[in-house]
Amino acid sequence: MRIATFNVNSVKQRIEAMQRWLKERAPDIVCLQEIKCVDESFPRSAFEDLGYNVAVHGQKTYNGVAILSKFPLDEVAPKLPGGEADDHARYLEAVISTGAGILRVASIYLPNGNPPGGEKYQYKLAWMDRLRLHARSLLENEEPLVLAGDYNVIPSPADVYDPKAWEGDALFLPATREKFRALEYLGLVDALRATSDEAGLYTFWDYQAGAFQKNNGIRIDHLMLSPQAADKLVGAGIDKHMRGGEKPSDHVPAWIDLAIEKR
DNA sequence: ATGGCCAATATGATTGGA
Repeated sequence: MRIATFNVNSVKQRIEAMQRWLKERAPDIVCLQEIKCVDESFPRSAFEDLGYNVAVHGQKTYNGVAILSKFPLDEVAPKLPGGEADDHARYLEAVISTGAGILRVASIYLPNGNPPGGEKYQYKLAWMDRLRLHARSLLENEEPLVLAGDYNVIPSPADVYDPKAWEGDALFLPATREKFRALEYLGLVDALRATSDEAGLYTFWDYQAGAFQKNNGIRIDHLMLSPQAADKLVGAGIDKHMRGGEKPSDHVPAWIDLAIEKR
């Protein structure tokens, strides 16, 4: 069972690149972020033709998340609880029947939060608090749970090419990293770091300034696992080559393999 | 040495991203 996350930076601009990648990496479940379109204009058939079921929580111009799954999508629920005034499409959760029990998956697009010190950063921190409360509640189910997406958080100095360059940025501020650790304290496991101590594992390179050519990257896309999912973790990876391909997103896919029998 | 981009929008400039 392979589960991936990919911030596509406009799904319509990424159809060809995604189709190539889906055939090559063959994930069973994919969490997408920044689809940048409303539900009605999501290119469903491009993915249905490859055997995926599609769930979309879209928004015009900005944000927007989706889940693709080769297995049936049940109990699809948009929005993170506790944000009555929050009209951004940044969260979509689904229960997936695998044949070997259920798996709960959420596609997460955590706010960027820049510039710090203003209401955008407050929104980010509040969103992280809401995510922690919801995750705590989901963890009570004691089931395989994967919270995958663009967290807009650089967890540690090992996850950025030059920590100095990101000092003071909303993605790397101590308060941001503290709230990310609070997710880990609940029992959620950062799948990439559970399988590798390697430095230089990045999921994002800016379009500007030749960042990819210089490998000036950051690791901000994460798959966070409940203990029941982490127990089944057998592999994880980042598809860095996607950043060098035709019409790339500024993010690349990250994925995990879980030892869950497919039926 | 410095700086360099991309996507969406009734668009030819602005906003947001990270």
